[in-house]
Amino acid sequence: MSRWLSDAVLHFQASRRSIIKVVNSPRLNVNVVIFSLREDALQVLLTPTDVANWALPEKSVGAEESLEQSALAAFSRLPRPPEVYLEQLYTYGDPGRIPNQRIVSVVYFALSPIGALGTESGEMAWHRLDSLPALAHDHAEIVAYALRRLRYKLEYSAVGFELLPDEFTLSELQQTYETILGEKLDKRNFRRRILEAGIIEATPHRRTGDGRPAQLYRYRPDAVAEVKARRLFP
Amino acid sequence: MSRWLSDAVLHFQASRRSIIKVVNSPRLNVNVVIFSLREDALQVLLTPTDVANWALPEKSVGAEESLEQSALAAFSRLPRPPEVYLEQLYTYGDPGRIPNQRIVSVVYFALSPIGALGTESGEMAWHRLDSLPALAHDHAEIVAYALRRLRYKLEYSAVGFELLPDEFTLSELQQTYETILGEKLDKRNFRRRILEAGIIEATPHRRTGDGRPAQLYRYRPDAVAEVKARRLFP
DNA sequence: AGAATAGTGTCTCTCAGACATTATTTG
DNA sequence: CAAATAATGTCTGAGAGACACTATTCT
Repeated sequence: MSRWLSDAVLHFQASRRSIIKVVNSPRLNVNVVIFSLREDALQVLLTPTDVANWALPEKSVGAEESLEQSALAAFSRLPRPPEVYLEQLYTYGDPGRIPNQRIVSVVYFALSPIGALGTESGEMAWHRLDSLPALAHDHAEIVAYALRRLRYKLEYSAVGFELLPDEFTLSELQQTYETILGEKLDKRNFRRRILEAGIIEATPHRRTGDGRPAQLYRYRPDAVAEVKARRLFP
Repeated sequence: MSRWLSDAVLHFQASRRSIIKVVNSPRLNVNVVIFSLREDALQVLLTPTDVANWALPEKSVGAEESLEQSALAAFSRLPRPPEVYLEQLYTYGDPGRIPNQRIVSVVYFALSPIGALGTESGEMAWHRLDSLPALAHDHAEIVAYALRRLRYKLEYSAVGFELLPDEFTLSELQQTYETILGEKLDKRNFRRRILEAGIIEATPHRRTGDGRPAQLYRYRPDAVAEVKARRLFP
């Protein structure tokens, strides 16, 4: 069994009666801001804390674990990592961001397609972004930053598809954009631009529903690099 | 005196003859990729290592120190922090990126105006980006990523000014852009766009030299042209 | 037939990019 | 006046945004 170093200073009294004082590095963990579209609203997965508020999913970084693996483990205890888009957001490490502790948090940003991730992970729950509960520490600031980043990325990358299932209609895609950006978009311009960009292609299927059936499209992952090779992160 | 935890596993034999095995968090440090224009070329500050190659300036994160403070301390031992642009780049933490050690590095990206920072900091030296020496660990990859980010940021933000002194001519600014992007830009288009963006203003001064004296400009930090439009610059 | 949703084309205006000559200073 | 560098305007093509009607299916 092993034990994690926890506080700033540990005292060990060794067999020779000498005192060894060990000052550790800041403690390192990982938080994840994971977004999903549920009930036509953008939602974030949160985990309850003992002091009647909520926090971002969190995990300390295992000795043999990459930061990404830790991030995946933070919000899912499933044996196989769920299909989510995952990207590093920012590392928060100011002393004082968490009272009486020095914790450096590498924060990841994740997008989950509808239904790809349930609330199967313990007591976590999805919360609408427009009515978040009180959040621990600086987590509200972190969520706000993640949202800014999501909106910004929508404009120059194909990240919107990561919130939809494999096949989707153009109306669904447009609604996704509208929900995230918080504004209405023109249908014809939206379709023209998304189609001319060549990042989606029609599938042989149609979705039947209330009115006229809609053509289903799928995302072309191969075409992403084509469109704009302007990636912000490695 | 204190001692930093260094390796993955520490064994302590306590007075009661029981074995306490302490597995520590990954060790945390900060690296900085700092760019400057010297001799009409983009250069990066490196520190020599004992194995005949070079590394990015580095510092472990002190218990009471913010990550930014650590970053500043990594490349300058000056009592007062030098005037540099500093921004967090990415956090590298794969196990195995550094043999036999688990080190997570928060990497910062910095820009220094000409002359704002000498080589007064120990044995560090500036190296041209187009002829870098061998770099330790994954530092070559990190530098490459920092350069990508610098080029990308040039396109939508006012970051180019951070490499110039307070007052500069439009020709100098254009040369800065050309050096970083590695391509020639059209003089009239460059001037039109940079002036219409409103992020610089003329000063009462001129720089006299070989030919016709040039108008000096200064950057207007108040006109935060942060993310005004996509592709604000060439 | 009516309700519901899908699908489609044109015009205008702004802006990026290509391009060459004149202006001011020094030696 | 020659050399050196600074400063300036126009045209054109591509793409963004505004805008309204027809098509298909179901009940």
